[in-house]
Amino acid sequence: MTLDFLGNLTRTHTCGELRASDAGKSVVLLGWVNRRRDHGNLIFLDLRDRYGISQVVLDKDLGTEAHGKAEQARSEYVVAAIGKVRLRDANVINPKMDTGEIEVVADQLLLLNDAKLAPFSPAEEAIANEEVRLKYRYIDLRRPEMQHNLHVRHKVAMAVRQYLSSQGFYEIETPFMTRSTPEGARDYLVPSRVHPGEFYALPQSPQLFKQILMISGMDRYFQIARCFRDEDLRADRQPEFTQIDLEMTFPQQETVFRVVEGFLSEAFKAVGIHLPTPFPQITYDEAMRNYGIDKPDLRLPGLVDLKPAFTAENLAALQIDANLPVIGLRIPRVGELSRKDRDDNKPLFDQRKGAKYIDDLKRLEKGFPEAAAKVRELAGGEADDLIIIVAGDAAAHIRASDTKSEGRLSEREIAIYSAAGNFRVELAKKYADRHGAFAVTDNVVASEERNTGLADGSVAFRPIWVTDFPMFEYDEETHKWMPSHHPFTSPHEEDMDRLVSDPASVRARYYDIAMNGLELGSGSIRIHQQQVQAEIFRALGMSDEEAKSRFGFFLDALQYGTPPHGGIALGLDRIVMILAGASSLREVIAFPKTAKAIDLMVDAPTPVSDMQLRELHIKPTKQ
RNA sequence: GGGGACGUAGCUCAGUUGGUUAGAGCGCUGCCCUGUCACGGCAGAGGUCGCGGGUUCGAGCCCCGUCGUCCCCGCCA
Repeated sequence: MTLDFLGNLTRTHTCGELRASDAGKSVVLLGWVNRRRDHGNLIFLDLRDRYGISQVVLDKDLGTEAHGKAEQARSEYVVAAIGKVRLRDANVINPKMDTGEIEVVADQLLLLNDAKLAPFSPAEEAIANEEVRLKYRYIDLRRPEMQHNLHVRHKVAMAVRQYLSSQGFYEIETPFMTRSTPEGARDYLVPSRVHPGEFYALPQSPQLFKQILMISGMDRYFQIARCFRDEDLRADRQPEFTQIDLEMTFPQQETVFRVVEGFLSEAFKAVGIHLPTPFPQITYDEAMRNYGIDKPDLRLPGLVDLKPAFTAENLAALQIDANLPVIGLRIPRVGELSRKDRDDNKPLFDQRKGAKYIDDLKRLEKGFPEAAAKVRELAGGEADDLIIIVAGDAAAHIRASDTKSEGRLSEREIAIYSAAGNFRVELAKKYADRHGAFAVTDNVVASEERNTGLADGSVAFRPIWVTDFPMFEYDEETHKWMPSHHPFTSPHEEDMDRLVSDPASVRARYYDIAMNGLELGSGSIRIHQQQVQAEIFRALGMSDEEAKSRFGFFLDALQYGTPPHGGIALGLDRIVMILAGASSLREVIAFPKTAKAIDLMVDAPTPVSDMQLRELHIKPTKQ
């Protein structure tokens, strides 16, 4: 087959834009052959590009060579169709297509390029398995879903840039090749050729750079920044990911919140969804009590305190630890659980830390009718809602190095709350088609494509600020207090005097933003006084020398007139994932990696030549 | 590092208790077809049952190992 040259041809329209009002126009369409329907003397070609699909008709009776070219055309050939837009007869209008009222009658068809038969077709309904999709990513990305996802991503990024710029933020780039600062995640390392045995590290986040930009008087900084962490992957975790990173001088917590609410609502507006502001906020302790998790999904009812439903005798008879919370969780409209359901649900509950549950209210009613009635009353909801009671197992022997601190949740309490909170999420996922709370989100995501004004996102998208996280967590293994966030997070000023005497009670000026049960981002007001920073390091059991060797450059900078400052970073990939209705980050990243951090398309990582290794002064210990 | 699911035609999958020549749909190739739009009709090609070993008269199916993809735990300041 001889291919045609493009010559000086340019497209007059995209494959998605022609409408009935364009009838009669002479047009040039350029695109891929999505499908060919060959009726012999009449051939239909669906031409596809990023903007849509248009039907091109090739009629042998026209006596041109275009029909002959169309006979040779195959899926994914790149062609030019030159002809006239024609209104379709009423009986052949395709209401499923945006361009369904017209077709292009081609009097010339150019085969600009042929295409090997692809392992799967972008036009196919059934999508191929991910291994094939990732290897042939350029085919996969031609699918309308993927084009849509990356379009959403672009719109979100642009809306964020525009909003932050309008609020006085400068977009400033920070280095990729930087210094390894131990702790946190494992670093990706880049060997230095010039300095044998030394390495740069790829940034886990631009944290210290953005703080230094505040010290530098840049006032407001943002960056859509790539971050790298060498940890095992999940559906919502990639080894390289993108953060909307920002930092500002002289903020109150609320200042940061308003900025984030501003750009998030702009980003949602950009994809056709109204997201009401301000977002609700709760403290970490409230989040644990009400949802059993620090990233609450507000689309479902929260936990309720069921202790008042039981007498001390009840609890003893039920082998429930009276000193621990008794919690109710409710999933709407699940109905009666079968014996099999109950068995299947068992592994979804984490009983490792001495929690247990009762999922059979009927049985409770027989033994403890008054308590059961009270449970129903406290849990609320409808008769067909699933109610489950979670409590501490009185028979459990928990190695309790409990860190109870006045006014805060103890570790054992947290264990019960999180067992309930995680069970709530797992059951909600399992019975999603019964309660329907997640379908609302899917429906808004789907309707957004129709682009009919702003869709109401107030039910489908439920952001929430979680504040006042504990400053420290006790590490059972090292018997040391560890920072819950990074060690530059400021404690609450009024908690400062308890740094040593009662570290568990110290609250951090650290906040998370969650949406629909997914952590979107976290940030904090930072420490800006060197003495406070030194106290924190001491509270963490870190010597001055140790602190200096790890963060010396930063501690130096802190002493040269550091303004109060703070900021936040949000996962762009996760925001887009929610907006695309996707269940994996890989659906919203053009070239993602597999669960083993492999790029199947370029086949990375790979061994490198001995020559390269020698230059870098590196000797692998095994091949 | 640990647990689980999956791996059969290019793609999506079925494959009974271990038993003859491993099937279907889509796709592909050829021919036919002027109103299809997941076009239709006829004919055809296409298989290292992921890989290696074992049990057996006989393995897609059972056992052991291994590789890959996905999900989860650990991990992710």
